[in-house]
Amino acid sequence: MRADILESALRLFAAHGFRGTSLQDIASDVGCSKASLLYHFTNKDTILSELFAPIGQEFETLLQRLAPLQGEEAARAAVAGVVDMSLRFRRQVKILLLDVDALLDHPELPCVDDVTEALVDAMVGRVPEQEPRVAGWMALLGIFLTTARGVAIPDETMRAELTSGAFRTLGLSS
Amino acid sequence: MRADILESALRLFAAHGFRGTSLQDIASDVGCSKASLLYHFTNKDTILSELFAPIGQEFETLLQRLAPLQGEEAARAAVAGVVDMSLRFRRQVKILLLDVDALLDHPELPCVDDVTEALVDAMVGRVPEQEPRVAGWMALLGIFLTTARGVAIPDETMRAELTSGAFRTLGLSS
DNA sequence: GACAGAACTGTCCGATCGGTCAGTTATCGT
DNA sequence: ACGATAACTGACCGATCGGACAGTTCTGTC
Repeated sequence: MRADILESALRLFAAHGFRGTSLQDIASDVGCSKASLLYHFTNKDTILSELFAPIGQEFETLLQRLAPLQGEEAARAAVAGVVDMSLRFRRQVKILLLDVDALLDHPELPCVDDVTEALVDAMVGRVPEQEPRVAGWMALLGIFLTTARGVAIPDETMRAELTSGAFRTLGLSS
Repeated sequence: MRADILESALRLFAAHGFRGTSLQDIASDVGCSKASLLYHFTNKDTILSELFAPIGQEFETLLQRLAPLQGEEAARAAVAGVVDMSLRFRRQVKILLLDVDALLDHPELPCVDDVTEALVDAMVGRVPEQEPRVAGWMALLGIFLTTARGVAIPDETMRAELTSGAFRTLGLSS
């Protein structure tokens, strides 16, 4: 039942945003009462946090895997890892874009300001060289956009194309 | 008074999103009653529309100026024009990112789907060649990100850097 | 069958939302 | 000074929100 609630919440949040989805909307979609939601989850924010928790965990492990790497190798691994992550967490990403400010205070989400600065760097052409975290976030936010409007990227070909595109944006040869 | 309301609404919408800003918030910021807002504007949506109307108008004139151009010249002019526009309409852009879905139905906003498709093309490395409108939108949405979190781009140097960065993203020599 | 505890629900609550409206105040041409 | 009109407001409305809570149903154990 918890899983059903999370699934419905994920789909509805991705479709209409966090603020655009009420507890009653989720309850109707699940097929239970609103009170039942609040039995399994302490409040609406908790549902959202639980949806984003895996992202934070996976990103931390990704960073650990990137830590020993350096230079171009680190940037390549960061981009590849983030492309994979953002495609798998496509709906969470869409929620993020639909209702950014509602999520900024959630501790599960790593700092968004860093992402923005990194993206500005990337747009200006200054590619961060020694910090894979920044490169990863930049690519992550870039992919965010492609997934935000529900653009379908189902197959491996498209995934590879996206990766090489991100490489090119980073100034790396693909 | 209308101008005061629009100014407050623009600042608050950009800070907390459209849904995150109530009429009472705007009224308190302006220093008048909520009812006064609805005397000058028929409803909340109208305030938003009025904030975005200039963007649509300016973009149309930009497109007309780009119409006779072709090839690289068209792409260059499109990027330069859009960079300029998006910097001047920075706060509207931030509203767009903070509450995308609330704005999709507003006729004043040109089609967002086209923007997304163009951005996907750009990320994958397929730069549109013959349609300056698409290239322009892609660059516009790219700049959107830099302005979304209130990153300060005050001086001409930074503006030129952004333009050349967009050129590079488009695969053009700067 | 008796019981315990988990699962679930109907109902109510205070707060807040966008919006309406009758009535008041300020402004201005005459 | 006065009437007309624009500008503005306080009070109120229905709807909806997230959440609280007492009470009911389901499920498994002995």
